[in-house]
Parts: sequence; structure tokens; C-alpha cells
Amino acid sequence: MAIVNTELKNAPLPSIKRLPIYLNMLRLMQVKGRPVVSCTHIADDLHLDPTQVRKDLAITGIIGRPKVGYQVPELIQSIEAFLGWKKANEAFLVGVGNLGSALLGYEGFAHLGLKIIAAFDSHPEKAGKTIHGREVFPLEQLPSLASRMHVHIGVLTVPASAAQSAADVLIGSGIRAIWNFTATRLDAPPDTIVENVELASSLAVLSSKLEATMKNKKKS
Amino acid sequence: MAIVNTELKNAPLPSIKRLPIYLNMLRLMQVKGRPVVSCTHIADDLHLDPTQVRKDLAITGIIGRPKVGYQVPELIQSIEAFLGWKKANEAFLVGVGNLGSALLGYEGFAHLGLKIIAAFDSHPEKAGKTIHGREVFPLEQLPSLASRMHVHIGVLTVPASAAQSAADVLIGSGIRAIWNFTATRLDAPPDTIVENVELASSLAVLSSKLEATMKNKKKS
DNA sequence: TAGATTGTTAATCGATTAACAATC
DNA sequence: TAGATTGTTAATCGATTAACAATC
Repeated sequence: MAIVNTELKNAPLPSIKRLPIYLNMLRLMQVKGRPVVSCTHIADDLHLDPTQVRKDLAITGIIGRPKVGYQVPELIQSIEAFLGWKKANEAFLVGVGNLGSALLGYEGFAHLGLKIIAAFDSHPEKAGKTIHGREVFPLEQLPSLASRMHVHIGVLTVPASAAQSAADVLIGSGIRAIWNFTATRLDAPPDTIVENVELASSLAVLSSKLEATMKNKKKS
Repeated sequence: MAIVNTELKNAPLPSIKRLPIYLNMLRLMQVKGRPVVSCTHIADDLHLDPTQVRKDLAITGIIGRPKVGYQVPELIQSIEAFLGWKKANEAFLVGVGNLGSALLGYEGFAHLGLKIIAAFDSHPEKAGKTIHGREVFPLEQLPSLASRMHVHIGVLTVPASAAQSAADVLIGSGIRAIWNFTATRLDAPPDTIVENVELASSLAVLSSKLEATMKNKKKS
């Protein structure tokens, strides 16, 4: 009756989202040559609760030393390993409009374990070009290239109207995870990971806070 | 002893983040001519809990009709009003690199109540250009233009190394809210709203899920 | 009317925060 | 040693989900 665990190890999502923020700070510390760091220090710097920081770091498996803290390089390695950012994940980008081109030009992804190795577009006139050092191929060639190059991640930057059909091409090509920059909620099978970059949600938080302070100002 | 309420009306953040997702769906429904919608319908479509949808909509102040649901146009108006997206908020963009230029070219912001009316850059050679119809000014001119044009929102798309100093210029210019696309956590006074677009956090969620499924695959 | 849906109160769940012994 | 910090258990807080009366 051995039940195979097909569930993924479930670390709390809020913790996972904070890990790259710690990582960014730790890398700056490493440049400055600081050898150790405590949760108190990290928490002070980022305006967080020290216990929360300690629990977040614990999910990566690192063990600290009482009174001392954590070795900065070891902690960096531990977070990178947990997130899978040690070996750069290779990815394809679909849709080389304004946003797609900008992401191709963003060097920061190298620090996030992401390496976009080729781009695709459904408009034939864009194929053949090279944008920020990456060749642009016709979308039809994605399936064969994905399986040949063992690429598992797709970055989706097409217009909303083309989002689902482009996603279907990715899904049919053995892509395991889609980083979705479009405003469209994608239909995808349960074994395909879809992570939505909800710019609208981010702006909604900003807008509603601004709205609230404006109303307050009127009152006073 | 009347205590003035300086706290902002605190709707739950998770609810606020879902509102634009409903809005997007509702606008598609409006185009299709559907006059009413129920929470059950919305929940089915977006794979959410109907009670959660009902509570989210309730924070905008709308009142539905039992057995019927909500009028689509009225619901759209109610969400837009709550978020402050009825009158387009005017904004300045700072940093016209790849990402900044891409955001200037993104027409979708019009639907999110955001109107970027001018751009700024600290590199003098970029000033004077026009990108996607918006003029680029030297960063030094931001303070005077911000107060003259009553602009309250700044979109920050400079390199990480320039983030804090650019933010300081925005803060010193009477800007109330900063939409921060950089990887830097900004220091800002408590009355300045800072909303961070944490691309790294989004990718971390994707990465850790991918990492977990990879490990699972090995086991089986 | 009967059945579907709203609005609201109560129960559950999960994340954050507090408390504290163990450790260097 | 004394004090700071870790790791962990318990308490609190807030959001999600369930239950149900009111309504059209």
C-alpha cells in the first residue's frame, strides 16, 4: 500500500517570496566582506520580524550557530540551492514586443538562475533577427527546439489576445513551467506550473493605498 | 477628544490583489454582452471559492441581488471606483532603459487607471528624445514639473545602483507613491507609498515548484 | 413555489509573532 | 561568565472556507 508522494514539498509561499529579498541583501554584504550575519541584523535592515527571518532561512536547510549567526557565503549557497538557482535554468521567451525585448536585455536574470537562450515570435517578419544577443525563431520551431535542447521554462510576453494559443504551444512542447507576463489567466494541465506576474494586482495595491490617503487628506 | 483617523481604510491585501483579476474577466464579459454575473460563475471561471469572491466584491461597496447576482457594468464601475481607476492617475517614469521604454510602450496601463505623461533620465544624452510619444526630460527637471503638473505617482525603472538616489528625487518632489521595478528595497518616509514589483519573488515561486517536481520525478 | 444566490456569522486553516530553553 | 542568538513550541492574528438564514 505504498502511496507515492506526488505532492511537492510545501514550503509556505510567503517564505519563498522573501528568500530572494534576503539573497539580494546577502550578496551586497558579501561584496562588503562581512563574514557572518544574524537574523536580527537581516530583520532590522528589511523591517521584518527576526523570528520570521529565522523560520524562512530554516526551510532552506541551513543550521546557524547560537550567539554567532550564519556564515554569509554558506547562507547564500543554501538559498540558491533551495531555489534551484545554482545551475542556471535555461528558458525560451515567446513574444518579442516591447516587454519581451526588454526582458531579453535585462542582465539581472543571471543572478536569479534564469538564462533565456532563445526567443520566438509568431510574426514571421521578426524571425531571423537577433535581440540582445539572442536569435528570434518562428513560433512553429519552438516544439522541436524545446525537446532537442531540453528547455523546461517558457517566459510568455505576447499580447493578451495571443496568450492562450502561445501557451498551448509551450504546453505541447514539454515545457514544465510558464512565467506568464500577460494579463490572461491561462488554462493549463495540473502538471504544468504557471506563475503569473500580476502587474495589475501590484498597481491595485498602490492605487487603493493612494486612494485611501487622498480621502483621509480631504477629511483633515 | 475627537481622534482623527489617519489610518487608511484597511481592506485585506489579498482581496485587493484579486480585484483587477475579476475586473479583467468582467470586461471580457461586458464585450460579450452578458448583463449579469454571479459569484459562482466568477469563482468557477477563475478556480476560486465563491464565498471568497463574494467577500472581495463586498469591499467595493456593491450590493447584489439574491438569485440574480450583480449587474456587470455596475460591478465594473464599483471595482474601478474602489481602486481609483475611474479618473486616470497621471504618473512620471524615471529611467528610460530597456524596461522603462517597454513600460512606456505598454498600452494596457490605460485600463489600469495609469497614464504615464512624461519620462526622466539622469543621462543627459537621453533627454530631448521622445519614446512612444512621451518626452524624456533630464532628472533635474522632475521636481519643478511634478509640482506644476500635480503628479503624485512615480514609476521607477532605473538600474539598481541608481534606485535610492532616484527615489530620493521623487520623494523630495512631493510624489506620494512609487511603483518600484528595481531589485532595491527603498528607504522612504512612512507617508510615501512604495509598492515593489518583486520579479525575483515571482521567479522564486516558479523555481521552487519546478525544483520540487524535478526531485519528485527522480524518486518515481 | 422551489431553487439559486446573496450577505453574514462561525469554524477552520495557515502564517506571524511571542516565549523560552539550549547553546556558543 | 553574561549576553546574544539559535531552534522550537505555544499563542495570536488574519484570511479562507463552511454553514445558514434571508431573498428574489
